[in-house]
Amino acid sequence: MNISQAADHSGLPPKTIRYYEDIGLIKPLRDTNGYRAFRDSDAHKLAFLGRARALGFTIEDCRTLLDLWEDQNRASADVRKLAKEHLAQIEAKIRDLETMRGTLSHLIDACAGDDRPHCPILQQLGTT
Amino acid sequence: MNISQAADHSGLPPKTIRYYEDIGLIKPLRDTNGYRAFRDSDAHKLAFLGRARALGFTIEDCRTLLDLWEDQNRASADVRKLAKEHLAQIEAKIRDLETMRGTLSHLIDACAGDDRPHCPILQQLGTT
DNA sequence: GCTTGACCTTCCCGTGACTGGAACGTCTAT
DNA sequence: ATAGACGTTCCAGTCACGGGAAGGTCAAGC
Repeated sequence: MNISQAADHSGLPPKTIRYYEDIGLIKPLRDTNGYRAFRDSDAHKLAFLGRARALGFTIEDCRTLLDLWEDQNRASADVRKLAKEHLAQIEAKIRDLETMRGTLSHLIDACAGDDRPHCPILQQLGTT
Repeated sequence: MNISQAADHSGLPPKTIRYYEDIGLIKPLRDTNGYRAFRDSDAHKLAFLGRARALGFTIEDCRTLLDLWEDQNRASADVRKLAKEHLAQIEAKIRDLETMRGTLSHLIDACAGDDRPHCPILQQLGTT
């Protein structure tokens, strides 16, 4: 399987796949012409990585998850712990964004948005 | 006012302040010894920038906002438009994160988290 | 056999918004 | 005089890629 087929199969761009090889997440074989030769197992790993990334796991988390995935003797507690920590970070991020949303939407509501210069948004930002 | 005083006044680290000068957001004067000399107006700008950044505006948005802040003839519509676009991005980000949170928390609930290898989280990530 | 165009390769630079650290100059108090 | 707390510049690293250049390879059609 060439890189474009691995890309189609996994949904990841070729650039990303090369990057994942660079950082050692996958180790595809090489044909005599120098082209990468992806096995089914490589393609599966790429798809796994794509889904883990879509859930917001960092690359380093993905590396750990991949190791756990391949370890038949893993404890599910290790996976769950990683996922819980990640979930906590997501929730913290959501809270941050919701705070911003609250402040911003208040300010937007208070702003006339016409051709006059008076603006509660700038006023708030400039309040010493 | 030296940089550490400007930092105390604005809540921004000295490194960040130097960076803001680098990219032309502020233009403090210089003493004969080469030290930056911050006027009150510089400190006000820094505080403005700190608050705008805390609301998640990008640096380029901040540059625009700063220009509008200083423009006595601005139209509040311009500010409001920028803020609304930013709010839309925040809301999109929140939706993304909430989707992740939903999937993740389901998987975490389904995972026993004990010393056995069976794990719905890895199962889901590996589902072809 | 030759060309065309679609692949593939490596390599380097840029992104955003800083942060860390090195190497060095300056000021203030003792 | 010296200590140490400031200040300065410059360079490199972060994170997870994406863009693009320069060049090699392959398959199809003429």
